Amino acid sequence: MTPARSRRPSAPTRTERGIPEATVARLPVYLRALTALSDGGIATASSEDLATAAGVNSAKLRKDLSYLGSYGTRGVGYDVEYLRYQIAREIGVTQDWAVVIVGIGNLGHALANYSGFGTRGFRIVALLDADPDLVGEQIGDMEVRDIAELEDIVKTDRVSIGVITTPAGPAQEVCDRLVTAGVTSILNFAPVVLSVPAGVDIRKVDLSIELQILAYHEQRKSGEAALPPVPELPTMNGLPDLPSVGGGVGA
Amino acid sequence: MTPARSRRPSAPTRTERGIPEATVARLPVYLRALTALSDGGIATASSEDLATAAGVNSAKLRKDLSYLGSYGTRGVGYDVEYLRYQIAREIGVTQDWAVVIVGIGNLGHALANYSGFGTRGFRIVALLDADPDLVGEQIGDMEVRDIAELEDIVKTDRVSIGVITTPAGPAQEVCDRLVTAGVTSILNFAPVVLSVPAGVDIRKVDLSIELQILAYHEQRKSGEAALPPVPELPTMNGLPDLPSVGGGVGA
DNA sequence: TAGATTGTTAATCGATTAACAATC
DNA sequence: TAGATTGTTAATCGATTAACAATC
Repeated sequence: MTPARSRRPSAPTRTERGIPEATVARLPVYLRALTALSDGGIATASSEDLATAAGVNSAKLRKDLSYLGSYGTRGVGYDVEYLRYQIAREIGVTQDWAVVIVGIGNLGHALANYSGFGTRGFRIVALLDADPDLVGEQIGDMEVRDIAELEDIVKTDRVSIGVITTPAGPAQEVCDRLVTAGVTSILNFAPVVLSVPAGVDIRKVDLSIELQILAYHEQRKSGEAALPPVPELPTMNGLPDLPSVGGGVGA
Repeated sequence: MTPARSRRPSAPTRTERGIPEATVARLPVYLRALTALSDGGIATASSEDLATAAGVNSAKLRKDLSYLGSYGTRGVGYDVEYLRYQIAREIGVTQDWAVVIVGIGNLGHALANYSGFGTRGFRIVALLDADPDLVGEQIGDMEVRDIAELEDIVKTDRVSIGVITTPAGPAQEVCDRLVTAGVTSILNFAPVVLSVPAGVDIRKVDLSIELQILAYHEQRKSGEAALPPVPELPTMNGLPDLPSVGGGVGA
């Protein structure tokens, strides 16, 4: 143990004026909770009230809000409207982001119809598909357009967010085209790992992965006693050249 | 600093034979990558190969797999089929889980049609809706049934997973009914925080939250220079009794 | 003033990562 | 054997939480 061990004291974790990722992911939840309180006619709320509405504990909520500034009043709480605006501004939904949806199958259809598209803050500027039978179809007040128009639309409408609801196959190509055209954020519903250059953000929504995570825990509830601890060898069709197995399942 | 400070040495983090949550969330990704490799006729893969296919780094992948046991061969790699089976078994998708979908709007429709429902491992046993106009409608090989049948179906078919695709309003009530009937895992697409008793797992998929997280980062890319650092007072309609403001946005 | 509640500190916990000994 | 690659250790990093001084 060296005497003056320079253990950098609680590094800032986030870049200047940046906010920890875990906090960023919760800000939209707080925003929604505040909107609900506001709609309910509530003008002031304590961190405890807000935390309950958002489904987190109050210590976490106060810590999260502290990254934005000091928007509360000791002994009183937070002004709902004021805090709501501050969070909306911090997230960036006081402006409107142009969005395209690529792949108008069942899911693309559903998203296109999604009224309000979350809250405000986003504007769907085009629905694109490669299928000529779909092109021209009317969905709400929009018409499905040919994917050939992708580049034009992204450039003309300054689209920054692309939503991919194609099958797995074409997803990477669609992604590449979006990025090349200038899109810098992607929300991917296709069941594939997409690669994007640095500077492009990507988030993934995956039904089957969510279900599998639930299944894991489910198995550990009901199953516990019913399941065999571990089969030495799986009984699957054809398991060519097992790597000398060894059976045991670790400690 | 007390001399013999008992700093519990690297606590096991997980309950006996449990696996860290972050790892559990990645197992389905590995499973999909292995399936893709397998379909591509690849029999053996190194942690590096697998990590690339799954979009993580190889150290993390090896650490994750080490929680399951020792299924690789030093100097060689992993047998794709063997590892795939072991992960599938660990997750619990070698058996079939009965699922109900409640709320057959656009999104419920899309999920009902979702071919294969992920991979295998899940079986949709019913589509439920409260709207009499929807009840009886045929979707694929299933018919929409009345939500009044919820309790019967959950009990009869031993449903353990419920998918909620209703609007926000009825979501908590639907959730309560599912849980009371015996469902112990919920996948929630409704934009509300649901409360469930201990022992019930809940996961949430939320389009508008995902978009807002992207917007936050988007704002920090293009915006940096264009956006004012911070307005002292927001210009929103009616900001009743601001809590003595103070303006400053923290350090 | 007394009571309430924020904003912050510090301890702890959990996740990631690099490095390398073990071993095929 | 020499080369390759796993499984594991230990360091670091990031997130959570409880507690409480500051202060309205």
